[in-house]
Amino acid sequence: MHDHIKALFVKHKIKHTHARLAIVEVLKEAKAPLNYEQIKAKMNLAMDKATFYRNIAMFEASGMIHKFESDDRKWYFELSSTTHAHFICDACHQIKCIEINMDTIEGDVKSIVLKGTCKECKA
Amino acid sequence: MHDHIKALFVKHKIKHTHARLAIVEVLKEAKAPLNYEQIKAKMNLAMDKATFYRNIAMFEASGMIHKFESDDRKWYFELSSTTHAHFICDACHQIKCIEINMDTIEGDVKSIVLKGTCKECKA
DNA sequence: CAAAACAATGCAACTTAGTCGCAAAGGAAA
DNA sequence: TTTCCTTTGCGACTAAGTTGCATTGTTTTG
Repeated sequence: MHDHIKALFVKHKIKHTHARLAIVEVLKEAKAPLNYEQIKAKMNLAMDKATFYRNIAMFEASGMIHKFESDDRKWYFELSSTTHAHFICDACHQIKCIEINMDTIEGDVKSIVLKGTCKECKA
Repeated sequence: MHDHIKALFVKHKIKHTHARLAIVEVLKEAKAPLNYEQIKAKMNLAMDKATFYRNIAMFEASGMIHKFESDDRKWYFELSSTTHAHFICDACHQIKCIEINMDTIEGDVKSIVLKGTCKECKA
């Protein structure tokens, strides 16, 4: 069950603690980027927010996760392995995963965030 | 000189005050999205930050400008008329304007932000 | 095993971009 | 001028995220 997660820790040279496992378990199951509140609600273990953010910072420094800010002044996190473009709808506030053609983009892209009104809300 | 700016105010049904003119003048000349600090430094008129943000909120509600958050927990603003995709480099922290093929994207896109390492920093 | 050395955690205090309430100032209408 | 509405400045406030520090947990070493 945790094999994939343990492999992630090994790959990024991060020691696995209960707190770190709990965070990554949630991120692994997530269908879209999540913020602190959302992750906290889904974790099977309570931890201080300082612990959470310190571990998140470590994950990010190692390249294991990516983060971005939505328009609500909150950080959203996701595993790097599932990185793709996101569409944040200013009407329904949902974060949706989308496909984008990035063939023409120069540089090393780590995250893409589009904002606007989604198909459903626009209709 | 201010004809274009005045037209913008008329178009979006916003009364023009000294404060509003000063903000939009800076945005009109900007080559990339700017945050409060940057706009404040370029304005020819001092104003309270509450005034600034209230006017910005009004501009945004009218569709005159767009805003997004970078990774520095600050809002960046630009005129809607000059909206295009931006690349925020995690190494040099510059915001660069880029072209993107959005033909396949459904919905009404208002802003696109890519993050990663730019061509120059990657090299 | 014991003890030193280091890493992870919890708690509370702190930081700071942005927001809000309210009173004063400005400006249009009558 | 008086009334009414809008805009502004000031200061207090908010809240996500950060930091310092003491405590606990976990390796390393003698």
